[in-house]
Amino acid sequence: MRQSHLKMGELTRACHVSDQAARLYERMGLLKPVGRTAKGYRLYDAESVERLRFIKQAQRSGFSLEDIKALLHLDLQDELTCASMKDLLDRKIQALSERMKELADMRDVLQSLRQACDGEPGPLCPAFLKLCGPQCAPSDPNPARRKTPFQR
Amino acid sequence: MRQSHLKMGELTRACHVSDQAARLYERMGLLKPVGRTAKGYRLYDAESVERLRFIKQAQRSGFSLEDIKALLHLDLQDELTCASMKDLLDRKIQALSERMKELADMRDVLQSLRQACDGEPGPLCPAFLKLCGPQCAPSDPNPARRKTPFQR
DNA sequence: ATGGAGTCTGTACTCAGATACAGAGTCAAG
DNA sequence: CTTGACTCTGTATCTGAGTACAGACTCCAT
Repeated sequence: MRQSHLKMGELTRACHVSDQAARLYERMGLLKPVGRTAKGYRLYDAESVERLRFIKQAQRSGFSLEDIKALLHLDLQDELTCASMKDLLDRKIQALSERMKELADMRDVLQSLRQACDGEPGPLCPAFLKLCGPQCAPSDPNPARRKTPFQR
Repeated sequence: MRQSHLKMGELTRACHVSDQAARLYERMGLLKPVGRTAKGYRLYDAESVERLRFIKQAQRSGFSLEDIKALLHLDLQDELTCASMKDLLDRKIQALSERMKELADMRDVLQSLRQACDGEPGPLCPAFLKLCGPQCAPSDPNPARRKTPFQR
């Protein structure tokens, strides 16, 4: 019986997650410890590490914790769950592709912006140049006061 | 003087954004109307539409409103702003690349999961199969009660 | 001229996700 | 044994982004 169990701190350090976040995920049903010590300390294993890392990655990919929970609870045996999950998955895969496209576009914008910073008057995406026009700065909090003025 | 100005509703419908979200962005300094009517109604133009769309896209790409504000306020004339912005941009471009990689990974995972749903025992990403192990379900809220039990 | 749609400001609320903290028990190195 | 680092539960608070709503004013088509 190899003693490969981790305690809270070991798990969370391995995943760059706070203890309380891990407990939060547990309360939400995303990550259950494999057991408890006699004194009530949570015990985890290597799979927990993978699972927690997956949770964080999915989150960064734009999934909500509820989405992730559904993913993790997917029961391949259950026809019904599977059917509704297929829909969800199709939508998510679609959304993912769109976001990848947007990310690529955004990276391009940032890259030309970055070059503009270096002084190269180069081919700064013209759409963005316009964006850097005059309409910035927090707007005057009292543009045309209402209540009192608001000329009749 | 072409009358190409938009009012709030026209702008926000064109960008699929609520009026109040647009006002929120204004308060935060991301989107200033080009002017006001005599009665205080905000006026926008085509550039505003581009700008607002950019804000939404950047948001979907994982930027916070504060980040976006910094991007939009970038002053190419100002050496100092430019210098610190270069750092920011480099970091953001880097982060973007990483997120694109993660998104691609996630899409692959979802795709094999999707196929597993279709019954194909096929090459379901083994890492994920493990994730679908036993440690799901909201954990027992009272695993080793404290205060009272928590033996001696 | 009137009534419904649009707009204004200001304030309060929601929601997800995360953090902070208090008070109590536990573990292990010196 | 004691002490400092961990861990436990429960509750409260924070943040970022957005929504809801009330009360007032405006616009415009009939």
